[in-house]
Amino acid sequence: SMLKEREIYTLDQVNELGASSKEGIKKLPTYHAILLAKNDVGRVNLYRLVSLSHLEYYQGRPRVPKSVLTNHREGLIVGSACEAGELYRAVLDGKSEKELIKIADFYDYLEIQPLGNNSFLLRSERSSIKEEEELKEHNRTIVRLGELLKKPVAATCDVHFLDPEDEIFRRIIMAGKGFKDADNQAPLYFRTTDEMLKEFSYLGEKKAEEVVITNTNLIANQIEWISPVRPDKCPPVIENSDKTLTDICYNKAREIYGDLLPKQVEARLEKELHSIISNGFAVMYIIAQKLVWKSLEDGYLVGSRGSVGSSFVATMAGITEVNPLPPHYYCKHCHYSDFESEEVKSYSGKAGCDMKDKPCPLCGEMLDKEGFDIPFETFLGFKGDKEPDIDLNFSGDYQSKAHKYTEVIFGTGQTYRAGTIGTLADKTAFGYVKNYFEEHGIRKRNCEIGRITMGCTGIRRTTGQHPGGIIVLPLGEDINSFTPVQHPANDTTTDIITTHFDYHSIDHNLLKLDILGHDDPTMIRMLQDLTGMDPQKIPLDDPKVMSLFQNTKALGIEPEDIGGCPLGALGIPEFGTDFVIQMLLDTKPSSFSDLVRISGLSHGTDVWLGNAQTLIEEGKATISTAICTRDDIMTYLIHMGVEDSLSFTIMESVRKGKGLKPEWEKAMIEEGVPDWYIWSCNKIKYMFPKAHAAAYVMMAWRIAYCKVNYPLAYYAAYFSIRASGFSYEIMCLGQKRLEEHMADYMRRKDSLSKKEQDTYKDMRIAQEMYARGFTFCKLDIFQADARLFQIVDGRLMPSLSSIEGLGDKAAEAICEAVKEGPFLSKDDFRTRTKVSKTVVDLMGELGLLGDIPESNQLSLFDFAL
DNA sequence: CAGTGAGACGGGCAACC
DNA sequence: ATAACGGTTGCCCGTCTCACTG
Repeated sequence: SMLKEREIYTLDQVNELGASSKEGIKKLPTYHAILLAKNDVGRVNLYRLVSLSHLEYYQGRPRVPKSVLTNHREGLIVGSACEAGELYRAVLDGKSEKELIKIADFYDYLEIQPLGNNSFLLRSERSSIKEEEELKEHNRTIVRLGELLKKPVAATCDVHFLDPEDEIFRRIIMAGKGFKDADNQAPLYFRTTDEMLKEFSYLGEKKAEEVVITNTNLIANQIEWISPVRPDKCPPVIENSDKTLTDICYNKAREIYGDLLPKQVEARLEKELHSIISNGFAVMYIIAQKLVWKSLEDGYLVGSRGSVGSSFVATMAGITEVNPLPPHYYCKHCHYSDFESEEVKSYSGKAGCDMKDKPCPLCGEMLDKEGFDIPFETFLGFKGDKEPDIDLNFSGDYQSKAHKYTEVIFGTGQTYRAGTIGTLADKTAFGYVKNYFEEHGIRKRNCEIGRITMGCTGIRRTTGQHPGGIIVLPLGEDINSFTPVQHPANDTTTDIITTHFDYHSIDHNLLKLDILGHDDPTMIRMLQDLTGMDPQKIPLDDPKVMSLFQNTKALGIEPEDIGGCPLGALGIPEFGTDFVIQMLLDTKPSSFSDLVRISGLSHGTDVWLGNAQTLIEEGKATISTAICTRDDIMTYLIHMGVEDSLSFTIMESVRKGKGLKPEWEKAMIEEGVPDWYIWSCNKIKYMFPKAHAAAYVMMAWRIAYCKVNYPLAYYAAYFSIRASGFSYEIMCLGQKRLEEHMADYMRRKDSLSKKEQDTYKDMRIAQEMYARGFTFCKLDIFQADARLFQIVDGRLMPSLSSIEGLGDKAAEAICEAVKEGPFLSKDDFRTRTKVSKTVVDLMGELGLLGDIPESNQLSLFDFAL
């Protein structure tokens, strides 16, 4: 009879259905159903069904065949849902009693809903219903079926919003998305018990009470108290991680510091390894180590981010370039080291690279200078119980390879991209609301617009991919016991699978690796290719590089040459914005260590303005005593006598912007912590760890070094990789043209679009390049690269994609077409490269196509003449 | 020859570190 | 000039072009 229902009468038809079953299934009619998980088995089955509905049977909406639902039905309660449910549809269609019974029999309980929910049927042309009485009759039919089959009938609301008047939010959002019938909103609000009793009074008082109160409770009482997520922590396992990590660290440490390790090195390693291993974090280190080593092997530096650079074990394992030991000298030839001299100690809390150059007193070779003096506890806490993060910055060009490599480490199918849920934020919501009322010719007061905007914000719009988060599923576990999975934005053409829940909901269960993309490693890779320099050998105490943060002299230009900008920091990552440049002017840094402090100060709200800056102005603090990184807080409090773990707790609270509890303030005051310090802690909204600041300044410094020493390579890399609003037409046709455009932008300063602001940023870099005496050469389509700028005879050859409207695809098509020989005409160019007519015309106007004729025919004609 | 649908492109927006 | 955290990935949507259709 199941086959009959699908109008299948012959074996051939059965086989046909079997052969293309998934496609066949997708063509079957679909109905709504309600699934309730009554226990943990049901919860996991529900997640399985959600996963299957998104990955296997998605068709406009997530769906599952009834047979699949049946296979995973254990622990679930299945309700017959609304008018879009199978049962109500069958009632509407006037199916026979026998058929209705068969359909209803599938469900665990039957649902009836308020008349208002279905009153659209009275207006619908496709429905034969004309009287409200008919709607009542349908509900009575369902009630009767329930009695007949002894299945509970429950009155439900199909709730889409809380209160009747909230209907406006749904109306506006649907209108904003282009639904024509947005103005016909059913009253899908949450009714009170009294409202429901009244609504269903036509069933009789007793029956109304049964469907509204008795049966709903009956169903609710079948459901155990369960959590939507698992409570347990499930870290992945890698055999022998503890020993591998220990060996890697000691081998590396002995290679650097000699077989007889300095006592500071040995003590730090021991302390950290004990904490890491006993808390089960060695696996995390090994994972990170494998990822970083792989990237390095493939030629891309990896930037460490977050607090991982607070760990010397991480340094020794190659996970971070930051060495968190106190400043020290060491000799890589004879393994002399100095951790304790007065001179070295005077750099305590600062940076080893700022110490003066010195030859080894034993062998005469130049000593290496290391150490940023960062406490390990920032990473793992005093008891090793802080849940640490692995954050790594890979080149954007390499990120996807790093993601794939996690499958090599953990096995195919054991890793998932963390999913995100994209919602309607206030900006777009405001647009929807304003638009809606304008289109309807309704005038509303601003406060009412604001109220409705607030009601529309936070609504789910789409799903997406986390910028770099990979979730690791330990072998032997089922992902559906943690979260369903899906494709991002339900894109059935991608093979990327994301978690259905956002990472935050399951971060206590599964390990997430943050394998992020970052431009610094890409910049460094390109600079390395162009110059042949070794980025890891760049000295961190070069005075010329330092001077970029003090004046413009190292660039050989004056501030007037670059629109009055008094420093050489434009285009240096995280140091090139007006805000940070102003901070550099205020703080006058003179060392690498100062830059690390400024890096801390220049991130986060209420860290500098209205906080450290004010304190420095008032003479209460200096750049060295103000709070610049989160580590400063813990180190200072411990120094003042506040107990270790309390100092840690306070640091964590402050850096997250949660401020101080009264009892903490009391403890701080008791130890003599000044008022201004407490005030400052209470203002901070977010704060870098010192390790992050140190790692970022190292990368910035390397790029700055190239800006001074390899200018063309620097500008080539900047324009290729970091420029987001570059325009050949605006920037490459000479300094004068550029500055005319800049003047025009300045006149419109307050009304620049986001895109124009980006372009202006790039214009300033180009202006600086011109001022330093460098120029662009004319773009030669036979020589230019699709996306990279090149150095050609001491000038910069722009990339093809620097032409506006000429995107990646077209640029690559040109590069391919060029290999096939010269172009006979503009038409020939257009057909061979698939560049659009508009862009070809623009290229013609810019003189980039030479003097080839419009079309081949013309050229033959010319030739014949 | 208007209509349509697919693809490229860029801009805006949201999530997140 | 103001006040200012900086920088990354990814999704949606409007616009434009172009090949194809009826």
